[in-house]
Amino acid sequence: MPNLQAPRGTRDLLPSQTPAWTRLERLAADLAARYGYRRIETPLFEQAAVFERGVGAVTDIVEKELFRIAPRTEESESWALRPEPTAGIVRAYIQHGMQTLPQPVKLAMTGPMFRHDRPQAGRYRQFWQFDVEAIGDPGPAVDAEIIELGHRFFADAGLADVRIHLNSIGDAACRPAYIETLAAHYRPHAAELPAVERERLERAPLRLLDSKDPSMAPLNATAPRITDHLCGPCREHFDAVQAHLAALGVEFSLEPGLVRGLDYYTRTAFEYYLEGRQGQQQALGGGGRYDGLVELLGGKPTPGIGLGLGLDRILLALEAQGVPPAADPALTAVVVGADPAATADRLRVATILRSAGIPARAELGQRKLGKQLESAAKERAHFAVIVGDEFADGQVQVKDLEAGAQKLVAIADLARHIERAQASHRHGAPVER
RNA sequence: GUGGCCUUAGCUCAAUGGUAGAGCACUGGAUUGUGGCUCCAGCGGUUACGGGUUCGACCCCCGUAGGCCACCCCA
Repeated sequence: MPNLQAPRGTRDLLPSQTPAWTRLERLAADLAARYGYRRIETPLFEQAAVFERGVGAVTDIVEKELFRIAPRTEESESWALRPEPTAGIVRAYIQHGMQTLPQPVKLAMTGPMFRHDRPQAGRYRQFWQFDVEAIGDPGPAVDAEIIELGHRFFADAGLADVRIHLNSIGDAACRPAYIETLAAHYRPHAAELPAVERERLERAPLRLLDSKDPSMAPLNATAPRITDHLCGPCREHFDAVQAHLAALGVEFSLEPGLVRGLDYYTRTAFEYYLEGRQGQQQALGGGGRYDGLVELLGGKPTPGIGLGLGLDRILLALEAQGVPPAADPALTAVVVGADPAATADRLRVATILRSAGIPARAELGQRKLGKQLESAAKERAHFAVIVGDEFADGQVQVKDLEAGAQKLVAIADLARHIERAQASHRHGAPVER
């Protein structure tokens, strides 16, 4: 183990892995564009207050997992690395007066997030998220549309066994009363509860519902359900979201235990859950409505809903399901030479190819021709351009490394020749994807 | 943050407490103008790091770091 290594919970994405990432990022960008979400980028760090107020000061994310940046001077602001995208995007919405744009404002972003969690497979301290936000539309239809967008992403990526969990967690009008009802259900049994659960009863009663402790099952089974305690408007909204999803043909299951960890969520909460796999994190993404967040961060009361998908976990799931990764794009041409010393000639030929838009590498070393061709073949390059004696007459040998055929070509025709040969290749055998 | 399992070459793995090895990969040669195969050779290790026990430690003990599993939480 070297002395210097990537920080705990972070990792390098190596060239052998990046094609799969590029594929997912393109999928995300295409999808966002197709649904009318426009790209936004916000800083990787913000004033800590953005997250303390936006995510919630008493959430695990802020209390335990926030990467704080030590101030350099006494008058410095307190900064923190973003643990999630929504708070920063909403801050940008307010800062740039986006309420004067036609509503809703639909924004999309893909990038790294940071949480000081204990690492595990699929759980990293720096992880990537694809995120979309629709700010300024209170209606249930946009909820359904965004849930369907996430669903579509998994379909496009080729991932199977993803289920949608859906719930409503009410709003300021009905949730406080429900939480009190819920707490009252558990409180008589507080003494017998495991320590962890007793703690939850005090701090976050909603969390009791999704306890994994088997001893909690009987109490949980009889616990009041939030969906039976929604106020009229929330009930109506929730029913409409379900009706819209059904109309879109998107299947989902109602999960009364689904509560999102962030304070700002209201009403619709949803999650994409990987069925039937163990040994990695199964929540691939989720989101929900945050009708109070804009106001909380200093804007006018404005509704909003968002979705975040965890690209790291999705990639792990794709690998586990044996979905073939995107092919590493092969180099088109390698310029080799019979005279190991004639580096300048090889460079010139490579430059001609690159000017014509053909990806090319020149052999810059002094190895003999056989070794040069060997490494070109191992790279799976399509063509070898051999610079030899004919170069003096303005000609080179072009060797098709797949077919083995070789042809003398005038340098003036070189790019055209390779383009034509490659086009006929693509007709013959479809490129793997 | 709590508990458990793990860590030997770039990768996958060997090695009774007694001289650290193989396969793959990489580099060169067989082949001075023709490739992926084959054969040969080379490169590559403070056995994660730091202590301890022992005549002697990859092996036993302690600590640290990192990975993984469960919890917690969540993407």
